[in-house]
Amino acid sequence: MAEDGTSKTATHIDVPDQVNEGVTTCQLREVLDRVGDKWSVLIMALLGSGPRRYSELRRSIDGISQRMLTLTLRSLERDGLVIRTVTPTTPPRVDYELTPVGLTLSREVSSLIRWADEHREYISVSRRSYDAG
Amino acid sequence: MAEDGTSKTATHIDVPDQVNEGVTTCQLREVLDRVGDKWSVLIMALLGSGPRRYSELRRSIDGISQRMLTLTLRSLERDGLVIRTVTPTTPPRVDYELTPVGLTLSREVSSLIRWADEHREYISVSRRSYDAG
DNA sequence: CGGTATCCTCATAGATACTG
DNA sequence: CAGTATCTATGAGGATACCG
Repeated sequence: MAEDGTSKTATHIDVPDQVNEGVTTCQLREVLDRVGDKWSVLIMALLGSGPRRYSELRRSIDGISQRMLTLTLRSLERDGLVIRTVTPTTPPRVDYELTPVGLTLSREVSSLIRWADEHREYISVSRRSYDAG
Repeated sequence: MAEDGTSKTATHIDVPDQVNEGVTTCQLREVLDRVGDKWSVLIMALLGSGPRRYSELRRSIDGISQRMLTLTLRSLERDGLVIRTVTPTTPPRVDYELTPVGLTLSREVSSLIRWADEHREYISVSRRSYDAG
């Protein structure tokens, strides 16, 4: 992949080795910023287990403001990861669901959340230890 | 896991379903913020393929400032994800390597980077399409 | 119900200069 | 080489109010 000769001591992953290749880093940033914001991961994980109404998402995600929920959903929609469906009843109803590609990202972030869940105690202990010594 | 009865239409993932359970969300935030910052993912991915010197990381990660590199590395060290080894020669030499737990996170973020790499074109097209229509 | 529109704040991170 | 110390600003995100 990396046509660069400096292949260091690559042990186990096939990530682009030179993250500074210009194209790679910049394009990567665009996408990592998508998943790096405060709410996308949680929203994607929730939608991973089925479509949700706007109000359901709002209630499910503790601490999110209406503004950020809308902004994040719009951004995910723009990236082709979720589909927004408006049912023009009164009062209106809006459902959000993952696209096929969105589903694959959802699986990734769910895996990450699982990791976080499994290691939060370890991290917590590490922090206390570090802050002490 | 979630002892709550409202198990909605869970289809395929085993993520904590109620992300607003207080404990879950807060603890999750702590850890997600770790991986959600601008540079951690890239650093973890790089260290995933072996130890690196400070200067190597600096050169490998395009656009990172000395300040942010140090801050991020310290934070990762504090969380028990990387180990910092100082060799007090002149000039000094400092190596960073993953802990066993760090390695597992590295695998997660590498997977995420792979996803980003595979779907950046799709996302790019989606954005243009959204911005047009 | 499902949003916009504003305003405002505070943390993240860049630039620059200095040091053991 | 591998940092630390400031100083600054930019923008992500919260609070609040209003709208179709």
